[in-house]
Amino acid sequence: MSKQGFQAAYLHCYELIRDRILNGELPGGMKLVEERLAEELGVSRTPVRESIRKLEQEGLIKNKRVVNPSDEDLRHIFQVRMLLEGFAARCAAFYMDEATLEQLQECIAVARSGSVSETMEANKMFHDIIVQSSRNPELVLIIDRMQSIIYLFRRAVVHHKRPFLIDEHQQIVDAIRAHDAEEAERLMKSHLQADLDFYLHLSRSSI
Amino acid sequence: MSKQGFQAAYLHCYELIRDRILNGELPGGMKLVEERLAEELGVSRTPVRESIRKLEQEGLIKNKRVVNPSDEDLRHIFQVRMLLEGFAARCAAFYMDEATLEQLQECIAVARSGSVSETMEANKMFHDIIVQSSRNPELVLIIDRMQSIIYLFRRAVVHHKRPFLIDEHQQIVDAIRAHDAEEAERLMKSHLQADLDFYLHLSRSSI
DNA sequence: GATAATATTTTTGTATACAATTTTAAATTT
DNA sequence: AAATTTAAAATTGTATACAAAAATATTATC
Repeated sequence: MSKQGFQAAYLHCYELIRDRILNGELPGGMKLVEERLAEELGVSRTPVRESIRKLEQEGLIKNKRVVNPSDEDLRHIFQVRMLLEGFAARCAAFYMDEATLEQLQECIAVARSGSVSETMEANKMFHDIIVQSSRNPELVLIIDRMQSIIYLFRRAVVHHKRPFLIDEHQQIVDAIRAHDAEEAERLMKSHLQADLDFYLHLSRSSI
Repeated sequence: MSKQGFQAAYLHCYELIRDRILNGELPGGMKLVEERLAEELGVSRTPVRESIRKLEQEGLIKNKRVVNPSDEDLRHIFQVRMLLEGFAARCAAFYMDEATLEQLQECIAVARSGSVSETMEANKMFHDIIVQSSRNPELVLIIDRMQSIIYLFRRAVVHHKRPFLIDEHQQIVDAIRAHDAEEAERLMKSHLQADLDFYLHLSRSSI
């Protein structure tokens, strides 16, 4: 995980700019000027430019401005996410081995007892493990690409602990353990739907 | 000097390189050297470089080489495609108006009577229309990104004139017209599965 | 003759300069 | 004052130069 020595500037810039967008330093709607960013990061325009193009492909930047996703955008993303993660949960019910099931159970345990950031990390890992168990790299990649926008939205909304979230995770694990593919998919979809509804409710009431 | 008027060079290059990959001029596995391409296209490395990055994001190039997707890759892409286009077909059964239905019917008519390239175009449009009718731009975008690799594949299939392909399109239209969402989704999935199987069969027997 | 070490070439990554374009501000007209 | 034109500035797109890395060929060693 720790990079050994050299990293290409354009990769480094990409990460830095992405992080600044995700943590709100570069807020939604802000115009990104190549030269200004280059100066701030201490490099020339060239690597900055490549980073911006990459972030554009990822959907975090749209014609040189930081996106701020609308409720509608989020609904669309979640519709896709429900399809894909639902399918992943179904696969998990077929394929998953005991060791991985234990990992899921551990995520739940950490999420129940940990700090806010530990809980967030554990919940993210819960979903990652299930997505991975689709054993479909294409599907993993697509969900990965949607993650940053979802994260962006989460941050925009004030972070509250949604009730029942972890209980729903437990139900999903139970269905997977029982090899009930149909139920695992159903539970995953309604879990994500509940997540979406919660965010949308928050974002509406906080305006 | 090289001012082509209306279109930016990097977009033009992107299209040219993409086309050369799709029509086999740049075959799978070939190393793409920025300078050589630049000279061939009569521009500097800069726009070529950006094009290559974009094509890398799209999955047509992987570390400077033209991909040739393995059977496994195609299976994964089609698994996602079946999920998303299946869902789109389901939506179509709910939303689609008479005029759009006629467009689908027209695609089938053209595909039945047209030349090879007309048939290809018509079949692509058939799928595009159904994907559009999901009314989910995120879903449309994801399928669009997979399109190049799918196109590469479709060319092989239609060139060999897969039997029943157009009949299956007709069945899908019928289900949509009857507002039978369940059936439309099922038919779309099995249509895509048949496409995949046909191609995999071809690729195996031609080795 | 095979292998390791070293030089050479090729190719990529980055900086910089300049041209083309877009955006913004100013001036002019109504 | 509002709208339209024109000038200025800012920003992006492209070409080019050069440095870093990777790939290839060459020499030396066993």
